[in-house]
Amino acid sequence: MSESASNTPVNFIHQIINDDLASGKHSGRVHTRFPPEPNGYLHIGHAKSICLNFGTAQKYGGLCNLRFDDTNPEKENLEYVESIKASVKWLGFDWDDRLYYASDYFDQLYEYAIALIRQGKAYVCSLTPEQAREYRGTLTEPGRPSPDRERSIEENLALFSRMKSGEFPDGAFTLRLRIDMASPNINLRDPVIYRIKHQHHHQTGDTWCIYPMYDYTHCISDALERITHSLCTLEFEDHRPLYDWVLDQLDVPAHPQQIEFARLNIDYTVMSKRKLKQLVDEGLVSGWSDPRMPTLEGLRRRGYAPEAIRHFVDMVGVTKSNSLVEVGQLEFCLREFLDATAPRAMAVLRPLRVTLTNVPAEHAERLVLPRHPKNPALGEREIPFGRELFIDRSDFEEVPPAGFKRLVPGGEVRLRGAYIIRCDDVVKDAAGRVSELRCSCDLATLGKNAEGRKVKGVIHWVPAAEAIPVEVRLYDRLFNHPAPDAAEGDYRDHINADSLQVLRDALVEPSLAAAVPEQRFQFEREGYFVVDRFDSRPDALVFNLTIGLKDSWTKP
RNA sequence: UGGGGUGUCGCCAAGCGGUAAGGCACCAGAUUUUGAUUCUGGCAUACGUUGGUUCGAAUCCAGCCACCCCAGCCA
Repeated sequence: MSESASNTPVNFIHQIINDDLASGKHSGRVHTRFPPEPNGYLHIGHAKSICLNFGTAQKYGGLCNLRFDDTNPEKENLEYVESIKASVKWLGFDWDDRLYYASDYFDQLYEYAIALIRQGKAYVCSLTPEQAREYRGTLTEPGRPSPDRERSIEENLALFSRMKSGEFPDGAFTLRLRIDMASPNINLRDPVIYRIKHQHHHQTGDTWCIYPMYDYTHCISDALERITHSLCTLEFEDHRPLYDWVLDQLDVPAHPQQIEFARLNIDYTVMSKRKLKQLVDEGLVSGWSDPRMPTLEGLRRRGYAPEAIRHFVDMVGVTKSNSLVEVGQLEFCLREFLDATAPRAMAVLRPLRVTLTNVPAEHAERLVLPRHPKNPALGEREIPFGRELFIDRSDFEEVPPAGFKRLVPGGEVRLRGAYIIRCDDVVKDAAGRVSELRCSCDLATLGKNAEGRKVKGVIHWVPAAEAIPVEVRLYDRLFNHPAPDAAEGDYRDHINADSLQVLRDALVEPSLAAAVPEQRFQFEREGYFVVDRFDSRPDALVFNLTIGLKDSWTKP
């Protein structure tokens, strides 16, 4: 694990844990949990929670559970369960044998509910959702007691039992906590803890037709697992009094401390599951794992490295202030990791034929280049060099803009890892489009400078005969507004229409013939690319652009 | 206008009464057979605001302002 020996100061949660450890609060234990609801795919925002929870456990030599918060079967399914497990593992974390489901506790939760009824702290309510809303009051006015609030314990017990046995239709009754209808905290105004839902559950099948609510389930699940620190996002701050209230009424094995932190937001994307699901359902992207999606599956397919994501999360820190982090920061971490680890290769995205007129057709030289400029351990690769080759169309201009360092008519340029060439002739097709460059090669410039002149430009190339045709998918950000959510109009109005460009005529150097899915490379002077994990085949490679190289050349 | 939170450089973020860390971005140079990488230097008399306490305040107190969250039988 990347035990980032970073000098990042301890965040406020770790300060709390340090204090707890010092005071012996949880008898020296640190036990956290990552509790996703299986109602969608995990995204980069969840990465923060995963790294925080699993990372905290690691840091303190404690444990972290993976627990599915599966109390609403309506929105959940097994596909989501599986993808969540895969994403957590991909990110580099392991829950060992501690995989739990809130639904594992349905029996115990039911018994605890009966205990609450017996204490007169819960009652069966017949108010409809509309009525309940009315009775709840508003932000500034207190609520009123439900007509059922004083129902007898015996009656509540009987009714709750009948709810469970399926005697009533959905919505007929709810079980509510009896707390305080006048509380300034609306969460304490007799919250519903059980509702009737005749709904098949992905874990418990048709065993249940009543399902517990989050507020009631989460604290008890934490307690049963003897979690010490229950980390969640800011919007649950108001729920903490309820979390504590429930545990205070019950005889549970522990009373975990809920601590809230700010969720991660990144610009130029959306992070809500509802919107991500909408993008998928409306076909605006190819699926949850579309390389443009901020989902962990999407980032994975795009070529993001777990190491980079972990470093990023570490870098932005954990606080209670809402923030919008620039994607640039994520991209920095990505490039940093990829630059250090990705083998280099040459790929020509938009080929332009070059014939070296002074090199005989039978010239068959094999150049040997390092796979990495700074890490010799990555080895070397061989590239055939001969009379015919391809360069990228963007590396030649008939009428170059000021500052253009590449090939121009009559000009010279270095072929990366090879020789210096001069463009003697520009051949055009019937339509007037440049179709070929006829150049001469200075055979005295391999590994050394040209004599008597300075050649600044270096361009990449591939040998014509042995280059491998591949498909390249160029990705750009999905939205062209830094805050699609906050922008005027619908967030979909800000989708970047050019976020995907497919190039079918690209060519890569022959050393890439054996590239396998998910293998990452730097295509020199272009960017980092990854072999697509789903669509690439050995005889038809597909590369996804992960992220371009930084480009400081500002064209005039 | 009830309750709960947050406000330190363009973006993150340290700081916990002793006189503004760091990263990203940006700018300027150097090296470079990737206009990449690397390297060097620059980048908040200022901490939402107004008062107060103090020898001394981003840090303590009070008022004000801005922004976020809460009225699901969602999580």
